[in-house]
Amino acid sequence: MATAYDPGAVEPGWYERWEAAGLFRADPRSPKPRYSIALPPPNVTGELHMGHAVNAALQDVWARYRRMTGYEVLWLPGTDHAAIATQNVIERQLAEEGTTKERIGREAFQARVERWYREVGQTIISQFRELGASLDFSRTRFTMDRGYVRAVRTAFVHYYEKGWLYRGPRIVNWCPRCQSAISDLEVEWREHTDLLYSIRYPVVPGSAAVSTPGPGGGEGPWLVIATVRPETMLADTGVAVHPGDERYRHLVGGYAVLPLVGRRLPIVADEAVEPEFGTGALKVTPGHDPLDWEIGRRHGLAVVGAMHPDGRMNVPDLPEYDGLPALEARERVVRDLRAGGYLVDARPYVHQVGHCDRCGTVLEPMVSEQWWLRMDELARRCQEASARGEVRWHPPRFERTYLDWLAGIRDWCVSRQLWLGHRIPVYTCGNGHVFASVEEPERCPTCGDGMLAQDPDVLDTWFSSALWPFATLGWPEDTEDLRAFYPTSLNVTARDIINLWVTRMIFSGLELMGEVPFGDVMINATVLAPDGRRMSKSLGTGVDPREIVRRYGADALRAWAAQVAMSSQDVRYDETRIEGFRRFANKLWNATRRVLSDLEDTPPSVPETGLGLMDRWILSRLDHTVATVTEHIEDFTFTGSVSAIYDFAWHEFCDWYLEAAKPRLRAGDPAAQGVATQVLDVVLRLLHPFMPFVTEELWHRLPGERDFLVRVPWPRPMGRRDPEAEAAVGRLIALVEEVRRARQAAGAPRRGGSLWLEEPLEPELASLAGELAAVELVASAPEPGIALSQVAGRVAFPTAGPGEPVHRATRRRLEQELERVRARLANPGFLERAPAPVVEKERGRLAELEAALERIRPA
RNA sequence: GGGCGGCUAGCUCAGUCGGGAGAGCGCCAGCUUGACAUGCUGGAGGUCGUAGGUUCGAUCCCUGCGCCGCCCACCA
Repeated sequence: MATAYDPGAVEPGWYERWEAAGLFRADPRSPKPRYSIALPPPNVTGELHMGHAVNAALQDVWARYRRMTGYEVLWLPGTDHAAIATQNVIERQLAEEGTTKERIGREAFQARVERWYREVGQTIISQFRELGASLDFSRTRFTMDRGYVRAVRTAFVHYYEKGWLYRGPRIVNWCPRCQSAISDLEVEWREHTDLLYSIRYPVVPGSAAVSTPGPGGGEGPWLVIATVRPETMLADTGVAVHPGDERYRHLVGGYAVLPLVGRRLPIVADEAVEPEFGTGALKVTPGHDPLDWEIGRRHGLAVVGAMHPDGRMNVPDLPEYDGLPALEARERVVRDLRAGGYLVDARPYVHQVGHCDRCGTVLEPMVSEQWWLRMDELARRCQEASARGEVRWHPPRFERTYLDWLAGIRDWCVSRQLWLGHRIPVYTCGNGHVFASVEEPERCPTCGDGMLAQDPDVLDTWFSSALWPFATLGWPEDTEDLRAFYPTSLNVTARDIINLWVTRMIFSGLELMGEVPFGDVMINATVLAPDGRRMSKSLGTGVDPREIVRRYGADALRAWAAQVAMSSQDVRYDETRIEGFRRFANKLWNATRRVLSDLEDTPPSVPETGLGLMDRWILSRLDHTVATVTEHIEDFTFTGSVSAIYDFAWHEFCDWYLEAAKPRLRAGDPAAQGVATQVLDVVLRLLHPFMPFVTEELWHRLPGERDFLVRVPWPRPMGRRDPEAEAAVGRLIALVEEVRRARQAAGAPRRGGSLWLEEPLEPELASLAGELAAVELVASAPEPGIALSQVAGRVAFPTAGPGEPVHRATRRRLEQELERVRARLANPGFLERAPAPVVEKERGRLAELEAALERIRPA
């Protein structure tokens, strides 16, 4: 074995062997209990980033752990076509080449997309292999493959026939650049500082029941409204005030006149108006504002659309503004208002402006014909499933993210006006019959007409993603996989797509499969750049997981991910911690090397008799570690699992057991060899879900026949807990550490010196203490020597100063502690109310501290 | 505007019955120790954001406040 572990030389070979052995291929006919995970399909927009790596590492812990605990595991991979995101990527590429999708046409565009899907899809899969993800690539799915298309169409038709999918003109979030509607969840709100304009709208005299001059604080018969988007006033069809607002009550039912346009605007009263905001009067633009749309609907106001899909003004009757981009139109409107004396005020105003989360363009609320999915019943099903406890969230607080969103949910706009995606399976025949069809229809089912036109829109990507846990298993066909592996067991997701994706999978599963799609949801923390900013390619803060794998190994990356990814806060990318796990892999490598160097070919076992205290101690600690690691996996708190193995393997096994057992190992002592091998055996199994490569490598180097680790049973405690051995070795460690401390403080050389113990330790521990502390045990107190505090005894070094300076720090520490303990025991409340064991413990500490201080009391 | 999370050593983070504050990295000092210098030994370093409250006892429970971050939200 080489003296250093080289992950780059070891990892790739193992993945090939695993795949060749079919370890990750799930068998639906297996008699074992099932455990399944549908990998969140990465968007085919680029390569995997750290978020994917962390996400995959967590799933792989479960996948491997469940295999080792006797389950038939399916971890199913795939990719998502990500219609709007991918289209934007290709559009950017075309722009760099100086062309556009319109110029090259649909066919050439489609060809480019196909090529892109192939290339990126391959890269993504190879990246998962590098990470060691135990995915069943024989079942790899894509949200646009043939079977998946059928699933999407089936789901659509199902909702359509229930009457839950409807089409209609509604106000939507419109992206003028993508030229598509997007859903509420795809709106990214950003803070803007704009000007808030106050504008006079003259009131038509005598139009209201009672007319008095001067509403809005001015002297004329007018209202003053406030807006940050003056250009939209060209589409105003009303003015609204709050019904309880005394200032305006007399005007309700009357009319105002729209400046620059001249249209008569009904003045209506509506609860939605905030009387406190501005002057309390609101211009109503149902065609370009969601709130106004609602108000307009309630009062039967006209809807005027004043914008083209590309964001330019569409006001043919007002040629001075027609065709202008919105911002230019705004300037001109403001100029004209000012010139006409309508502009009262313009002041800076900070507010939230919606942007397209895919391309960043400012959204324009606009009225258009879209497909909507009714959410009331679907939301109710989710809430009921939650109430029944069918989905368990980890950490639990995220359940509220989902329930809160459902509580206020509105219908889902599922249509998009893109070139990419699943076409909506709705057709209109020459006679105007409209129908939905799972199969590509030949003719109209009503009249037999063959002139069919399919709806030009495509579906929101999330509509297809929502079917992922069952569409990937073959739904709508009744497949063996579907029966064996649905519902899946676990979904691991970053929290930013809880509602976009997780929620929608839950209601889709409930509605289409009759069961929740997974029992557990694990939300992993977001990885931030070292400076706390988001990791993103465009900011230059991204980190390529392949680079990390190259430098530290996939194991190191994964162990770090498992240790931090369930953190309650976002975690900053910290390379020093990843490097720490690379060193840990190297430590294991060398510990194994050490143990193996003295072994014969036959595997040693732990003998029934002849175990020393150190053997009993490490086996006891091992049992404890097995229990801890297992509990923390089951609790979704991987931090605890990783730390427990790390601490045990490095600090208990390597630092103390191996150091102490070296002479026995060299001498071929069967107990030491059996115990050391047994510890390695168990540690490698415990660590395998977290660090699969190095553990597999070392496992196969242990003597005896070794199957692949995922086929080896997960360790169970062996009933070796041994409080007596733990206490004895605890005393040994304290003693050795104190002698070392004294040596260093006394400025003595590294080795040599005499140790005398007044109350002897167990003989084997006493001689060990001598070896580990590099001193000779002597039968009488060395003079002058340094008194020890942990045990009654003295130590002397060949060239050492007096003991007194050595004790100063120790004494100070002990005295501080003693003072605290004394104060506590002097408190009557403590003695009366604290539980007896706690009081006893304090009394014990008092005695210990006093004894320790007495031992090092200056003469 | 509502909600959630965070504030613990120089840095990144653990700390899940309230009872002696931890790790990794960094720092200081010393080690060619028969597995490992990707190592070994020893050490320094924290009034656990802040002000109150509950309690015999609070990093932990409650309340207020201050920053930082995220999510939701139809005040134009």
